[in-house]
Amino acid sequence: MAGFPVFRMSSSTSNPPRPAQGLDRFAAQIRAGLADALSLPPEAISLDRPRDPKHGEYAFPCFRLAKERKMAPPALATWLEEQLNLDGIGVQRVGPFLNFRIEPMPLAKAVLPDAASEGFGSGQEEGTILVEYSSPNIAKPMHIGHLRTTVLGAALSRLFNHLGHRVVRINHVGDWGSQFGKLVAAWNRWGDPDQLEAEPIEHLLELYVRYHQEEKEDPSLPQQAREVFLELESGQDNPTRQTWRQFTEVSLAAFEKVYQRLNTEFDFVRGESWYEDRLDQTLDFLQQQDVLELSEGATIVDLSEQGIKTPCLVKTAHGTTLYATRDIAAALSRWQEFTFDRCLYVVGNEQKLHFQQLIGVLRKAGCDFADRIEHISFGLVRFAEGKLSTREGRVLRLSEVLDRAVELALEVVQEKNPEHPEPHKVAEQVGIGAVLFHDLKHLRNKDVVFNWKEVLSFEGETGPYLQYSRVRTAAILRKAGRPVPEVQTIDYQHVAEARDLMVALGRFPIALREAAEKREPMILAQQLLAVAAAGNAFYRDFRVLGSGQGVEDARLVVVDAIRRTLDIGLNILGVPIPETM
RNA sequence: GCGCCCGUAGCUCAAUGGAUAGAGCCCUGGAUUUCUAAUCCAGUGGUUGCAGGUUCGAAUCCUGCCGGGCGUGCCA
Repeated sequence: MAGFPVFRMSSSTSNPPRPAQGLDRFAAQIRAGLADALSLPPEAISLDRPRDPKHGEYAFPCFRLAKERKMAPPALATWLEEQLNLDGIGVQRVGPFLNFRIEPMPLAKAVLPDAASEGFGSGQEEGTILVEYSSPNIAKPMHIGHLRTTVLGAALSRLFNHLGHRVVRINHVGDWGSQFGKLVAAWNRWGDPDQLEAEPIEHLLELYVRYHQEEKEDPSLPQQAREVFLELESGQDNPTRQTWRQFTEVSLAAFEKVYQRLNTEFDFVRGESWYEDRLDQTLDFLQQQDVLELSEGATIVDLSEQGIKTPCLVKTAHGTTLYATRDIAAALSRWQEFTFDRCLYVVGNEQKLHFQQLIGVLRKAGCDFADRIEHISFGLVRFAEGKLSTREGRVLRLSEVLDRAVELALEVVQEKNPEHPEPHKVAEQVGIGAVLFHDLKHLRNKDVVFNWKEVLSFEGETGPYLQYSRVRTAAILRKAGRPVPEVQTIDYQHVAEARDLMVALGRFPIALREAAEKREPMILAQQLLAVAAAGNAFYRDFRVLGSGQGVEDARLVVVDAIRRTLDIGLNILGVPIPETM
């Protein structure tokens, strides 16, 4: 294979304007009205979302513009209130604010047809987005820390996909590096083939822990580990490599079980080793681009001119490659293969420097696509007692968390619905849903202290709450005993009262867009809670079945719209959807 | 030491520089002859870590402290 070309960026993809859906339809109208009255381009008008719903759905604070035009803000607001005449939107001035409240009928007419149709909130956006996530290390169990990257990455992937992007999902499995020198060295000393067969991950973890215990007293151990890793990197098919391959196989099989439970897939499961035969050409490329330096026996890339004080090490004094080397090789390879528009790495906060270095090295080497790389970082999961440490054997297995959630869910199902025909199936869905949603409902950047009580909670703002809300829609639609009427046939008069619900549904497409733009699935999670809450209030206020021909038709459409919206959102987040519970 | 992140109700968390800082949990009280009460309604709860500054306006931006977390060249 020829060396890497110098990577210049192709012209960037521009997305076609997104057609407004839901509540957004009114934003355009309000903006146009204001722009017209003020003789400004509509883009210059930025609308607020009022904190308090009593102020309507949109607001325009007049402070800035009043200053420019040397008017008192309330006076400008008063003047605008008189000027504006928006069809279907009530305009009310409150002090220096101009508030817009959409009238019930136009609201329902705009929102319901969108929400009751296929692919609510979907888009036709273009461009390829590569998402790297999960990326566990082989020979170790997946622990609670892997939940965040897996769940965030999977949710973001589905979100981008819903909006129309081409998404490439990569699991960058940690199957390479000096740690495997350590592990194989430990295996050579203490390994037990029978145990490996019986409980592979447990046995490998034991070996890894023991290595780190004995390394301190036995200097020959790290020496051996380095030698073994050199054997591995030599590319020859020696016993070391065979051992390593066996470890990889048993590990991937174990991971696959967790991925199935979490409803997660990948387009490519490529270990770091996949890039092994590109390491030399990567180093050659960096050499050609004249970015390499020797320092204290190691090969480095100095990044101080980019404000990064710590140089990026690409080769140790012992001649082995490093994590960064392999990530640089991977980035070059991916650009060649996919010509991505964005490349997202869903990896914890603690690796911030690593990704700054990765981007810095690529930039210094003349790869313009470095600017398309983003580190989607997230906070650490900690215990109240302290940090997790695989080396010290202090781990909380992901499978254990899922098992306990499912176990508790089973108790709850048997208590709440003893007649349920498939309690184990629902318990799996509810338990997994609770754990998954709990992880997705917070801003990703904050550290979280693991708390069993919260993770295993099924009430309030939880996954099971959304599942339950969805189950109620299904129950009504099932008991109606007839197909949901076409939305075009209903009389909106009968549903106009459900204003809060229409607003919540109408904001769903906006939430999807914001969640994607900010790479923050939490925004979608919160909007789903709002839809569910408004839906549960709707069932309280309005009887659906037997409410009279025309009324029932209209309300069935509303219930169906809630169901569809929850389905789309839950599917994106990866929360299972039980039919009954 | 230096760099990055975080600090909001008893707890867990929200709040594009805008209006009286909101939810859930907890606690208290209430709602079911009919679509799943894993629900809904109401109440209690705040000097947004501290001190300055910028601004018509600061939880949000800037500076300095305090507290916690992570990182800081031969792990990943």
